[in-house]
Amino acid sequence: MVDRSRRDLAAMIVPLGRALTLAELPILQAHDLTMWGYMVLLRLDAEPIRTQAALAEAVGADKTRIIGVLDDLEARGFIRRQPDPNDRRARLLSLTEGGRLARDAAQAAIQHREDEAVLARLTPADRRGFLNALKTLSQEAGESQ
Amino acid sequence: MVDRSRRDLAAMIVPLGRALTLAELPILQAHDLTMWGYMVLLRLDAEPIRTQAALAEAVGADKTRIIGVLDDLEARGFIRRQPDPNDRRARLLSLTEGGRLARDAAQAAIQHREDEAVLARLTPADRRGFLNALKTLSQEAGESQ
DNA sequence: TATTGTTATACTCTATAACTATA
DNA sequence: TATAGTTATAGAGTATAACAATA
Repeated sequence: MVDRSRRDLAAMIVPLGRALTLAELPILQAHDLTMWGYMVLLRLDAEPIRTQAALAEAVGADKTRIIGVLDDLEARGFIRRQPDPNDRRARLLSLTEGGRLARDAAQAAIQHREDEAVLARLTPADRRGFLNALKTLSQEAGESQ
Repeated sequence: MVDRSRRDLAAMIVPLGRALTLAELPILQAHDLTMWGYMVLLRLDAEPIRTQAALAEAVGADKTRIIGVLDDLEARGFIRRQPDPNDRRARLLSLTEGGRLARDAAQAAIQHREDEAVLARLTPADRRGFLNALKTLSQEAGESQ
C-alpha cells in the first residue's frame, strides 16, 4: 500500500496548465492574437532571433508550424522579417513597436486575470513558494525540449 | 512599458507539464502501461465508477477515446468491467488487486523520480509552497473541464 | 553538399455521427 | 424516446518529405 501523501506532479500540473491556457484564449481573442502568435511575440520581445527554425524551437513548435503565424504577424506590422545580409537564406526576426504594444496589452490582461483568479487564492507564503518554484523549474523545462 | 516581474503562469506551467509528462513515459513503458491506462488506474483507485462516460470525463478524455484502453486493462486483469444488474446498459468499473499493484509500482517509480529530479531542486520552503499551491489550484482545474 | 525557408503530403490524435442494446 | 457503449468516419493539429534558393 503506497502512502498517498501527494498526487503525481504531472497529474496536478498538466490539468492546471490546460485550465490556464483555456482561460487565456478569450483574452487573446479579444486582443486579436492566437496562442502561437502571442508566444512568438513573447519570445521576440526578449531579444531578436536569427532564424525561423530557432524561433520555432524556442516556442516549442515545428519550423513549418510557425510560417503562417509569422506571415500574419508580419502583415499586421507586429514583427520584422528581414533577410540576413550576411546569409540571405536566414531571416532576421524582431519585434516592432506595434508588436510590443500588442504584446504588452495582452500580457497585462492575462497577468491581471492570473493575479485575481489564481494567485489570490494562495496564502502569501504559498504564493511566494509557488512562483519561486515555477521560476526554477520552468527554466530548464523549456530548454530540455 | 510593462514591469516584467514574472512570466505568464501558463508560459511556465505548460512546458513544465510537458517535461514531466515526457519524463513519465519511459517509466510507464517500463511498467507496460500507457499514459491513458495509467490515468484510468489512478482514477479507479480512488473509487469505483458507474459508467465509462463518467470515467472518460474524469480523466479528461472522450468516451470513445478510452474504449480501447479499457479493453486492454480488462484483458490484462487490471480492471473489472461488469454490466450493472440494475441497468444493463451501464458498466460498473473497478480496480482489481492486480491493477492496484501495477498502479502502485508505476506510481512509486514516478514519484521517486519526481522527488529526486524535481522537488529536490527546491528549497524546503519553496517545495512546501509549491505542493500546497498545486493541491489548491489543481482541485478545481480538474473539475472545470 | 549542406542549410534556410517554404510547400505538399502523410500521420496521429481526437471528436462527431451512426449503430446496437437496453431502458 | 432516451441513454450506454461501440464502431466507423471525419476533422484538427502536427510532423515528415520534397522542393527552391542560397551558401
